[in-house]
Amino acid sequence: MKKYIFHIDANSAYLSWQAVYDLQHGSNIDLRNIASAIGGDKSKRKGIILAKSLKAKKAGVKTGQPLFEALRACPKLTIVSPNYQLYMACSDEMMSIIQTFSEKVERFSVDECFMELSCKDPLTIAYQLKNTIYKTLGFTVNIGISTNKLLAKMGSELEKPNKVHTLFEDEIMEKMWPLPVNELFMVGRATNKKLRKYGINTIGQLAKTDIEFLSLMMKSHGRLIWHYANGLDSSPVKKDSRKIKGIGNSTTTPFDVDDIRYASLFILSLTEMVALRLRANNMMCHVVHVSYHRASQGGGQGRQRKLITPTDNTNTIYKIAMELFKEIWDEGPIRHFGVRVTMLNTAEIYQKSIFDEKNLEKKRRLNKHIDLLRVKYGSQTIKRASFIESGIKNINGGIHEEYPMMTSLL
DNA sequence: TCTGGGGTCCTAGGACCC
DNA sequence: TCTGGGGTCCTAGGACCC
Repeated sequence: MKKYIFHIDANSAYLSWQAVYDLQHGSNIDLRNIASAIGGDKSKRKGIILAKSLKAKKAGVKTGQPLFEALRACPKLTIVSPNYQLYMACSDEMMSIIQTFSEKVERFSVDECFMELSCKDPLTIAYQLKNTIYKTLGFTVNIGISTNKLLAKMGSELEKPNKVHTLFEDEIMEKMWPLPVNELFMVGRATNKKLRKYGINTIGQLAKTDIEFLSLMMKSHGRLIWHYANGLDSSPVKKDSRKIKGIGNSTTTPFDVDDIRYASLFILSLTEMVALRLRANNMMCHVVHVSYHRASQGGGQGRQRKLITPTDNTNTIYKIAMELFKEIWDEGPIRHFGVRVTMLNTAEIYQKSIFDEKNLEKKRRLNKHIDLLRVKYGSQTIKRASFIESGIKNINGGIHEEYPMMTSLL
């Protein structure tokens, strides 16, 4: 029996999952059969498209597009706000089905995973898996089959939806090389631009380019994409999902911020979320980062600081974040804030500060209690006085306010 | 082009140590 | 004192992914 790698990818994941959920809860409209999209927030005019139906795609709706632009392209577009809790649950269900086929499964993102399996007939297995997911959960997937992760992933993206593709070494020339170079994994906007400048327009042309030339142009990244273009990849399917390296939240502000009081409130609200997630993961951080972006014309700065003693305390992180922010802010108008912590360790083995030990433990317990109340009764339960009547959410970042804060999501 | 937000990895340069 | 060189740590910023 030979060893094969499968890449499984849910088709328009958010939209399919929402459609299935709606049907199961009495809706007589299948979002997949109309011009529809997932994205934006409650007000419907803000935010971007996260997923779209085929009909919406045909009308010119694109992923990543601002909502107003999508509505201009397709005025009849039905827009549904994202429900991340639901998507997490669907992702878990999909994973558990895949795990009945093989023990070696690596979750790559919310809607994608790799599976390693030794078998005689990988195509039959793939169809079985695809059908089982459809019968059990009601949505379709694409599956790519090959001998390494890169080819499996490229394979699953060949033709959508609801398809199984093989992409073995002897099929690379025919199936992968004619594709535009930007469709290669790890060739994004910047790399695409560079390659096109040198007349490298297809994956095949990239594969035939001298690796030393690419290396000169893009260092290790050049070597990487040359290997990928030639179908070469030896990274293993990692059963245990990788450890979290950092936790961050950021937000675009609804108005230009040029007042330190507002800036500090945004930074505090982001810190609340970051610190909450940090504690929910039972971790401590060694580094705090802060960043901001300009209102227009890009521009922006960041600064980080390494701590002598790790922390999971909201106030400590906030204090450092503010120090850093004051160091880099030139008092110009800001439209985007970010707070991030990295160099994480588990909280159990953190090195206790020599000083102030009792106080630290007391603060940690207080933080934990506040977390519990907020998870149980909602983020509004406990609010710092400074937020009252400020018009700024007391906790800010990614996860929607109207959904309970679930540790599984964090 | 940026629209949004949450991530990871890489590189270059400076500080510091031996 | 800046002559030599190697190594590590830290920070800022860019590029990529979903």
